[in-house]
Amino acid sequence: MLAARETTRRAILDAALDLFISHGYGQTSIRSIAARVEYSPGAIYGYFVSKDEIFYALAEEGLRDLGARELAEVPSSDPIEDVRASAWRLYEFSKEQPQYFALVFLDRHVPRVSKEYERFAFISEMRSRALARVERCIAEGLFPETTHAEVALRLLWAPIVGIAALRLSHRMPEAVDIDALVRDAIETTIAGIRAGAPRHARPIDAESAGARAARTA
Amino acid sequence: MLAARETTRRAILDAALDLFISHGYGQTSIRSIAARVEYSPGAIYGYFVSKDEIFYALAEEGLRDLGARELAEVPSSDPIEDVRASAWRLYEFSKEQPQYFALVFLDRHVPRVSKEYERFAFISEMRSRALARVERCIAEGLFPETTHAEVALRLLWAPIVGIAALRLSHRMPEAVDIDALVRDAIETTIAGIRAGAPRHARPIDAESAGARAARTA
DNA sequence: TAGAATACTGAACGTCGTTCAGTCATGACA
DNA sequence: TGTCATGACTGAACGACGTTCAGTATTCTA
Repeated sequence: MLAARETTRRAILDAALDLFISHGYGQTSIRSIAARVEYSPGAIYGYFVSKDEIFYALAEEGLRDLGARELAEVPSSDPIEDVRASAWRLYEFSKEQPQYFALVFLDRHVPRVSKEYERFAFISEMRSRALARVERCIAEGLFPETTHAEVALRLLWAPIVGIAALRLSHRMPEAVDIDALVRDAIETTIAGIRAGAPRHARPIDAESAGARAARTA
Repeated sequence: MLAARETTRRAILDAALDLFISHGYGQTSIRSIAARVEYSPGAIYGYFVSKDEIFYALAEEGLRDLGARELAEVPSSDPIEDVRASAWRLYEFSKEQPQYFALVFLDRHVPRVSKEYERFAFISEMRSRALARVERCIAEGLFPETTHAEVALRLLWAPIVGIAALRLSHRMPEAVDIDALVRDAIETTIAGIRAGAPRHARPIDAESAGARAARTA
């Protein structure tokens, strides 16, 4: 019975998510997940090839959810607000899918990233959408016309990645209101861009074809 | 013989750092450290009470270097320039000591530093030194008087940590001029602060006793 | 109703951090 | 020189981990 199999799989995922959230990924064992669904540890491996795979399955669900939200977002009359919301979604992603965020943006090891590459397709989709929002701000004169969209996007994402990194590595004191801090980071960066602060960096597109050829060679 | 003990301790730390850097904290076992210094696993516990303790000892050394630089700097006639230089030092540290930076600020599998906070008392001194530079900008009217120094400092550090994280995890395309990007990040954040953008976050000290009580309840 | 397919158990493997009884070298004191 | 305490180190063991697998139920198919 296919439906029964799906039900069991669902129960394992629900138990795992619950435990990951309450105890953290590292502190959650296959044995504890199995106990939650009243199976033996080995039974789990009939549904998922590894503990990592359980995580990936959960993260993928989260990504699909985030993707749906991104697609649901239509350009508003206020391009700045769109940029703000776009940046905030990146932060929400770091909160709701911390392990996946870390995997995508932080992990130095890159163990199985290439193996899971098709799951990252959404990220570049998200990036070009965000880039378009920044470009619209420039086109409508809300950002200085000297602004490089690529650079501005990196400047917007940098503090979010930084704050998320500190939070994920438990380097942020518990008393800090991280949501508020991220809001401030976004506002401050937008204000800085509007003030025309970025002056040094150049977008990648400006690099010569020769340099690009040399790199791929 | 005290010196011999210190030599062995040093050898353990060197081996551990080497392995932490090349394989990461989580993938480095006490057994592998012991093998590197040609001891049995148990021998390590004659020098360090736990694997965590080895990390703390290394983190302390790495941060002491950063702290020394910050403390060595004398205030100039331009408070903004001091803030800029202070932020830049954090970035330089991430470039020159990437292993420590990653180990201390980014590695998710590393034990919580905040629990051992009293050990790193000199860090808070370094931090308050950086904080003083921001406060001077406020006092001299270069930053809006509504600016929270604590928040402003976090906003300055966030993009640097973010960019460093992306660079260390090889998520930054080679064509990007990272030095220039960091300069832009610092300038943009300073400009944003001067524009009075941060409005949400509150410094930890400013939270009411009531809010604290409600949260712990 | 026989046989195949599936679902699950439970013991085991090799890893981990950590502990500890025991061995061995050293050096002080008689 | 002989005795003995001290400290360093070994190596086996403990309980946890992720994972595997032979075996046993249970369910479906013909």
